[in-house]
Amino acid sequence: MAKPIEIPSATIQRLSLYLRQLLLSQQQGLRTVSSRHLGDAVGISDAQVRKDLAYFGPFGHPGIGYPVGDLIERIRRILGTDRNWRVVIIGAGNLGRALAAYGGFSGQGFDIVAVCDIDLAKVGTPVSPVSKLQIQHLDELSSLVQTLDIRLAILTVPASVAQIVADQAFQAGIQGILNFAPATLNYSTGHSVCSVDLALEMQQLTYRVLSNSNQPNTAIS
Amino acid sequence: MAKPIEIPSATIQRLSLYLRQLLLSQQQGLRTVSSRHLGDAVGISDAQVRKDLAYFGPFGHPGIGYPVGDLIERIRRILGTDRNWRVVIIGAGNLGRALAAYGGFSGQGFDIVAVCDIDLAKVGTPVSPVSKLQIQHLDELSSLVQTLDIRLAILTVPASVAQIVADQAFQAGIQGILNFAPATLNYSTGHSVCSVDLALEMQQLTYRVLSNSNQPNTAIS
DNA sequence: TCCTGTGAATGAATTCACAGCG
DNA sequence: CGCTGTGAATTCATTCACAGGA
Repeated sequence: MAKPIEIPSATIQRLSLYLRQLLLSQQQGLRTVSSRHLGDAVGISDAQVRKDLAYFGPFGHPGIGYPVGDLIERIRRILGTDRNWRVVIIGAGNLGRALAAYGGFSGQGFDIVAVCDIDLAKVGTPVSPVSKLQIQHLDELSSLVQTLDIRLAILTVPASVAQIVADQAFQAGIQGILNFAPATLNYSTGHSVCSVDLALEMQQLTYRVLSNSNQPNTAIS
Repeated sequence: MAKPIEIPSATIQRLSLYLRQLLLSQQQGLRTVSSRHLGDAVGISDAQVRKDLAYFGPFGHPGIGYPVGDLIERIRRILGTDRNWRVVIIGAGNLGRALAAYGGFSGQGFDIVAVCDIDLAKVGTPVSPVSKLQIQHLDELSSLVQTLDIRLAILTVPASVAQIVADQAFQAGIQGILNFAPATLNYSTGHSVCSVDLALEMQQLTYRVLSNSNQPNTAIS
């Protein structure tokens, strides 16, 4: 067995940022980048970049920097996007259908292979004019997961039913959920959840805007 | 001047979670909640909840808990959502139009009052069947911001033009941007940016799924 | 007893500073 | 000289543990 080195979760978050920037650098024809260059591009100190990348073992060359291609490959392997993941979108509302049509997923290792909803009026209709997918009923989730070998779900259902549907999804064999419902999901170990709450992000934004303006929103007088 | 107590940024992020849960508790008719109750509901330790809320000054009552209504009001004031914010969506693609129709913003203090795009073929068409808004040209952003008193923008444009459009937006008087483009934005002090990168969230999810499975993606052998 | 508020202790993450290699 | 890798120092965040009020 290998050494039980744990990569800090904060590092993992930044790896995605590095990857995004590295792909850009690669596209520009760069074969090597320095920690300073990479850090500046994503708004992180050079020391931090070096610490993060050092978890991979000695990868960089003093005086030269890090090899772009190798680094991309290595980060992808860590994050798990060196392989392809099939994804089902659960909830065919505006957001769900928009995400189904979103181009940013394919090419990043994610294939949206199904969209389902509980609304019978939607079942059988095309997800979007451009998409080849048809909306399927939630009852078929289990068989979809099996036959299409789906491991991830994107949850875009109302908050009031998010927990129930998440339970169903895990029951059907889904291993990880990206949750857009504004609700805290409970789940057992062995399953994973990441959440994105749009209203919550907006609140963080207004806080920062206020902090920036002359009247900071202080805590206590 | 008041004491220069700084609320930690980690606490600010959790305030939004607390707020979401408190609104739920209020809806259930609860007039008071304990730190334990609140913490369990959002997956955070009770000690953490107390530390966070203590920044507001002594708010809770020993033996009883925290008053739900007062706490909601107080958190809203801190986050800045005790008032209403007018928002423009820039980029009328699938995601932009979906967010324009998303119901989760109104009622949380955010009013989407305009949508614009650079594509002339879209200008003048309705944002969505249900929406009363029409897509307007990006050139009108400046006057829109002025006449409608808009302070926030949601950016849903391709990554390749995100920086340019963000600069334009700030130039037009926007104070904060919620950025959905997969790009790191540069901006001057006095402006604010929050970013949501969907592919990045999916990568975090796959990492966790792999960590949960039997073959953890270790760093170094 | 149930619960808050908070110093003290612990743990995690970031920055510093520099040795050493190409 | 430019740049990496890394211990040491520092800052930040979380948890512990308990005094004291209702």
